Formats: sequence, structure tokens, C-alpha cells
Amino acid sequence: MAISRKNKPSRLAELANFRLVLRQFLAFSEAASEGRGIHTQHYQLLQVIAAAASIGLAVPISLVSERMMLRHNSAVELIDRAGKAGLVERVADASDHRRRLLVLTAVGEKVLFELVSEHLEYLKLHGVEMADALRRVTN
Amino acid sequence: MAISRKNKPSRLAELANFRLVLRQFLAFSEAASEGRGIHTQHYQLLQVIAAAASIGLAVPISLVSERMMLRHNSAVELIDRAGKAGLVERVADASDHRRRLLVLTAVGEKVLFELVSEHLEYLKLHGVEMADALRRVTN
DNA sequence: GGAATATATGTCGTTATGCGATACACTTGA
DNA sequence: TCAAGTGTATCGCATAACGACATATATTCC
Repeated sequence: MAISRKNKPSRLAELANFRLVLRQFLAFSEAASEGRGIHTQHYQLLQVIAAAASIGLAVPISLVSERMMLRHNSAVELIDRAGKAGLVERVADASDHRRRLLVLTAVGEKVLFELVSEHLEYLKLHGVEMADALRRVTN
Repeated sequence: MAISRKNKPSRLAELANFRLVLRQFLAFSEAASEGRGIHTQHYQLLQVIAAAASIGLAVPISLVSERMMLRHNSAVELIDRAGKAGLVERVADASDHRRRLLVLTAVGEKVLFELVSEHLEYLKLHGVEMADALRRVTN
């Protein structure tokens, strides 16, 4: 038997451990977001909008639903809530009157960049652990 | 400026991409679970229980709440639902009458091992992409 | 032994979130 | 011009997680 082969119970523990480190990252993300006074879904919405905008893309709601793996109506609802929280705004799209494009408010931008920094720090600290956990599953 | 330094907008896109890759994995996991007739949280519960048991640990509810990053009452509720679905059972703990230990039913075990296989396959296919996305954030 | 404290589990009400079904406005192409 | 496609929005529903609170058992300290 080759040295890289593992039996099933071991794979199970490795898979469970990978899930744990993912959950820890997601829990950190949620805590960081709440610490800045927003929900974690709203943070991810801001991130999707800003990331797309940073490479010159217009951001209709359909793009959010794609990048966040949500049904279009769930994206609408998330954006409604984030709008009420003062984080994003819808603006008209002159080239297609069906679409409404998303932009961050000043508040949304500020919170986003603070949270991006915190996430980069977390991943600097724990990225290796996460990569190792993944590697152990697939080795 | 060292070649590994990146400006902020780029980091943002990399972080967003890492989140996307994570969401894709989680969406796969959810779809796989639903495909076997259970909820994704129930799958993860089974995984935590079986992984702990496989290294000889007794599995009280508190362990589930730890490993799944849940409040204890959320773990209780999850286990209630999984119990109703016939996936897990609570058994008495002779050594501590406060605790109730968790065991998988035959059905729970069967579904779990099918899902573990599917997840290992997914990670064999997409693990490199996930690791790359993570590396790009932290490089 | 008995009181005070800690630990493990459970209940209840509330909230955010996501979904399917449905609807409507606008665009596109025949 | 009108039929089909696309983008967004609304509604009712279900799930899942939480905080606050409650109960039972264990442990510690006198």
C-alpha cells in the first residue's frame, strides 16, 4: 500500500477538521462584521460589489446573486436589508432600464475596508493552517 | 517595492474570489446533502459525531457545539431536528447523568459515508483551485 | 453532610436569511 | 408589433441561529 493512501476513518477525521477550520474562519468573519455593526452577509455583499467595481464592472443585482450563490430573489432581499442599513444604494442604469446598479455608500465603503484589513490579517495568521487542513484531505 | 506586495484593490478581488470558492464548496455540500435527502447541517453533525467517535471520544452535545462553532442551545436544536429525521440518537451517559451522548443510527451512518465519498471527490477535483485562491490572498 | 457554585442540557420567543411561486417592466428579435 | 427572454421585486413560508431563561446533575468548599 502506497504511503499516501489512507483508510476511511482517517479521511473522515481530516474532512471534519477541514470543515472545522472553515467554520472557524466563517465564525471569525461573522464576529468581525458584527463588531463593526453589520451582518456578515452584508459584508460579503459589499465585498462582491467593490471587487467587481474595482475591475471596472457595473454591478447589477444578477451579478450579486451569481457571486454569492444566491437565488435572484434572495439577493434582492439582502440588498433591501443592506440598503435600509445604509450600506448600499441602487442607481438607475441608463443603458438598460430593467437593471438597477449597486453602489456603496460612504459608510459601506468605510466598513468594508476596515473588514477587509481584518480578514487579511486573519488569513495571514491562519492561512497556513487552513491550507494544511485542505492538503491533508486530498494528499 | 517587493514583487509579492499588492495594492489594496487587488487584495479585495482576491479576498472576494476566495470567498466565492468557499461558497461554491458550501453550495456543493448543500446540494450533495439535499441529494441524499438530508440538510447540510445534519451532514456536518453526523461528520462531527463520527469523526470524534473514530478516535475514541464520547460525544456529548457540548462537543458538537464546540466543533460546529454553535451556541449550546443551537446544537441542542440541531440535534433535535436530526433526531426527528432518524439520523442520530441520544443515549444516557452512565458516568455523568447531566450528559447525553450522541450516536449515529444505521441510516445516519450510511448517508454519512456516501456523502464523505462525494466530498472527497469534490475536493480532489477542486482542492487545488481552493488552495490557490487562498494562497493568492496571503502571498 | 449541606450550601454554593459550576457544568450540561433543554425551552421559548425573536430575527435574519433563503427559497419557490408569482408578477411586472423593459429589451430583443422575428 | 408582438412574443419570448431578461432583470428586478413581492409574498408567504420554512429553517436555523441566537439570547435569555430554566432545570438537573456534579463538584467544591466549609
